Amino acid sequence: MDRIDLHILRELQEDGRLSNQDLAARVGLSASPCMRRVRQLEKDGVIQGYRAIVDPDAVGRGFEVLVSIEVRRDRASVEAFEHALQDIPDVVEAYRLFGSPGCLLRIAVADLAAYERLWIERLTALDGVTEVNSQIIMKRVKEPKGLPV
Amino acid sequence: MDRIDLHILRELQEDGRLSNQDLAARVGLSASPCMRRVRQLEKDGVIQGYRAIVDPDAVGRGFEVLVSIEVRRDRASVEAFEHALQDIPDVVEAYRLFGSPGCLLRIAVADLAAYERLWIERLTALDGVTEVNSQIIMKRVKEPKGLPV
DNA sequence: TCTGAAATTCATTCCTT
DNA sequence: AAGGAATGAATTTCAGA
Repeated sequence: MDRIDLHILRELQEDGRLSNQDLAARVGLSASPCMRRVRQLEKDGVIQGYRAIVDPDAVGRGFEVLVSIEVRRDRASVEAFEHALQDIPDVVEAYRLFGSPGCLLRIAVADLAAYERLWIERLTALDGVTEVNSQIIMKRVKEPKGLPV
Repeated sequence: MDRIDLHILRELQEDGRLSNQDLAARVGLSASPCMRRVRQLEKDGVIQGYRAIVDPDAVGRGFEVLVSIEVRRDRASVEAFEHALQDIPDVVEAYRLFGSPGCLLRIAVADLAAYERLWIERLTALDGVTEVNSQIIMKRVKEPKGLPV
């Protein structure tokens, strides 16, 4: 991976629908070598995919909560818990951490009432969970815009 | 926004580079009305943009840390702090929260040594910060794949 | 709002440097 | 590895239903 590959990644992180021609012009290449590089980056898994970024408010997901969760620290509990998360669509992101809390979720729902329902019906019902701590997001201070390259 | 618009959003969140023809076929429309809807969603800000998803390991950003930060709760401190975050590229995401901690960052760096450097040189140097608590991510349990629609 | 056709632009392959 | 030309597709616009 040289400077040009990094430049390609930078451009495609900013605009994933750039045409190959525009992209080539920006990175100072002609169309065919540029396309070869993009294909290679995709094949190598450096580019994992492309996604449209959707406004959460527009689809009724404007209420976001970070949830710290403690899970019993045995393998069965952890695996069952993490598997259960996959089936809750409102959980849009989840991390297993060293130390405490053992897990952090980002949840996106319509409003407080929807979150209350999710909390009582699903979060407190998860097996092996010993503690749930919800923190409502007041503001996104820095949007995820991809990685610095 | 009707069922078809939501279907369009679902497809483009999964593959942001779908050709308009493929997209049209999937949502049961012919090419031109499909394109008009996509343009409208873009114009309305429902689709905020498109991004390539880059493998963090491939670009030396495979070491991720969640950082809880307490900031003095006066307007000047909060604004200065949040502004300062914008200039730290390793901070890839930041949320201001109700309650405690006042702020949560997600940071992506190359390795522990790089994080140590960032912590001592920049995080502890931020004005108005009264507490910094770092938690290293062991595993991404659920990848952000866009919002459920 | 959709369909279908027309004009333009783009992706993709192949061949040369 | 990169550039350039040729091709086959796709995007995009526009008229009509």
